[in-house]
Amino acid sequence: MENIKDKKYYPIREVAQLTGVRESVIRFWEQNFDELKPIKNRVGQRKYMKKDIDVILAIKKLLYDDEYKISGAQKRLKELLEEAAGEQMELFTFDEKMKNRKLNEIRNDLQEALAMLESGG
Amino acid sequence: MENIKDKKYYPIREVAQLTGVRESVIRFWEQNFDELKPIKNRVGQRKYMKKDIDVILAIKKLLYDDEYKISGAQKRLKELLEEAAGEQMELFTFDEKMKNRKLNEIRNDLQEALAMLESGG
DNA sequence: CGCTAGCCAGCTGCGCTACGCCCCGACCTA
DNA sequence: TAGGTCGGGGCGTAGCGCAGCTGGCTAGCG
Repeated sequence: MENIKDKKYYPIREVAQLTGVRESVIRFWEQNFDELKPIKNRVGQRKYMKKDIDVILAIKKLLYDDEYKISGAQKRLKELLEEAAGEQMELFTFDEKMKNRKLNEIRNDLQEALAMLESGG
Repeated sequence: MENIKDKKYYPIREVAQLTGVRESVIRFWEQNFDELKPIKNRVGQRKYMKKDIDVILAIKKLLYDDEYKISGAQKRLKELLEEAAGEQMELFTFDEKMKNRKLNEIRNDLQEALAMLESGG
């Protein structure tokens, strides 16, 4: 079970440390970037997965390195994600795509349930 | 003599109309972008050439379409101009490059002198 | 008189921060 | 087991500071 790590959920404080972005900024970005939607546990606390952290790092680059405005970064991020998704999908046959989709759905459900258990109650 | 048009100098009011950018904004950008340096006539009035207008349009795109911040647009513009210059230069042999450089210097001198005459007095 | 210059105080809203409140778990007391 | 209370993490949001103009001034020139 290699990807057990992928299932770990990080609280906002850890994400802030890992990414070097303040908690308040992470919360602010969440209001502005559809792509940044961590799940929340029973009491409303944010729980981040690896993919969320990647999104934060991508936004950080666009805003602080490339120096886009928020609105510009939104557009660019969407482009980048579409490109990445396109490349991903080209690697699969149709059947594999379907299988992959199902697996992802199930995994997401499990991960959400897990997060509730781990950090919610 | 086709490129006689290239020698025409535009006053700021015309540039504002042509580009759809307010005069005050053009003057403001001039303080922030090294690449936007129109020559000035004897009494200090700005005189724009085609290349200046291209720069303004490039800045406009970066700021209003791509939605960079000023600082980001500065960096991006420099990159774009270097790329363009690089591509240009690759078309020439060494000797041609030298000749081209000389010609450019001479042309610039002539254009400046001309602008003084035409619009300065 | 119209066009433009430079200067600069003022305005708007973007991007972030600081703060007050809430929830929860740990520990005590009975 | 219930009840009290203390501290720490996290929440949302009002407010702050500055980027990016705007517009009004005075002055020079033809």
